[in-house]
Amino acid sequence: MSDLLERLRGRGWRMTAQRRVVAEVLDGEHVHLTADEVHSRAVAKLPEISRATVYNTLGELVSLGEVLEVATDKRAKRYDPNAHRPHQHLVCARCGAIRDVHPTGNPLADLPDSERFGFTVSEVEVTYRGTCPNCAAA
Amino acid sequence: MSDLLERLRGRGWRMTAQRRVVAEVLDGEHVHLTADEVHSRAVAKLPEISRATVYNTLGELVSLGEVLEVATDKRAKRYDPNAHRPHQHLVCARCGAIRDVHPTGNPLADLPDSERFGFTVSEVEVTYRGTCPNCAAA
DNA sequence: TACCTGACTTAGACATTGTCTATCATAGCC
DNA sequence: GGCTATGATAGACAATGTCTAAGTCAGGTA
Ligand SMILES: [Mn+2]
Ligand SMILES: [Mn+2]
Ligand SMILES: [Zn+2]
Ligand SMILES: [Zn+2]
Repeated sequence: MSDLLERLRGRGWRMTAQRRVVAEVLDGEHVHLTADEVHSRAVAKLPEISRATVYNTLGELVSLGEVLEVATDKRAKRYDPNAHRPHQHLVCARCGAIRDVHPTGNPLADLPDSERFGFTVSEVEVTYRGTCPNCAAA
Repeated sequence: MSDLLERLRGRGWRMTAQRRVVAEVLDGEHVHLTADEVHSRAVAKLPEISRATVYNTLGELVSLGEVLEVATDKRAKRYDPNAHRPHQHLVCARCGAIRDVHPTGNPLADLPDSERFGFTVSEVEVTYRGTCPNCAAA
């Protein structure tokens, strides 16, 4: 994620303690936090960071294509730092755990012309739902 | 949708003017309204119906499996009366128009075991995004 | 038909998530 | 070190959703 900060600095981003902290919080694999979760974790590292700044920073990262918004649950948006490798999501219906997954095949090919209603289709999002090993054991 | 009301009466549902109106509003194909949209249209038919009742009724219909919740946009949930024929959604990124679509093949088969992380996967949601003919023309 | 009762509806308070504005602080340039 | 535009902040506001206490009525009963 430090390369992210470099890229952004190259694009004229001012480097602030707040932005660094948000980037740190988003670092890792299978990370899909809500804005409030990002804020809580950011506060642990930089107590005075405000909600507005977290929202602003997340919005900028999304605009810049460095973070994805995903809507796997039907409540808050989640923010996904894995923006450079296309992937889909596998969600535990019980506990909400989310994993990045890479299905084979091209789901676009599964939508015949007769089902396109004249749309130009450019993108597909797939969400797999099920039960994670932890929840299955309990 | 009148068969719906019959089914529900059979399950012990009390038939009220409010529930009838919500069911009427949800009647049709490619219907994917937000709770507020359902409320507005319901008010046109029954001015005194409350927001709480619309939310309650939609929630009950979802619990009973008669209506689906879909999260095609990242804001309000949408309510889909097409609960008995499995289908996916095609969304116009510009105007938000939503069509029911029926892809060929089984998307579950595209998720290899190595990408399942020990989950028991039971369900797949697919959202196709693109531009509708109207928006493409404009 | 008239009544009774528990299920239903209502208004509005409250909660959660997200946006906006006015003001204050500071990163990065000179 | 000082300037200035960009960024951060608190808190008001907006949109969506949940809950509660009180009143209403659908449908069974006599
Ligand atoms: Mn992801
Ligand atoms: Mn649908
Ligand atoms: Zn789980
Ligand atoms: Zn359109």
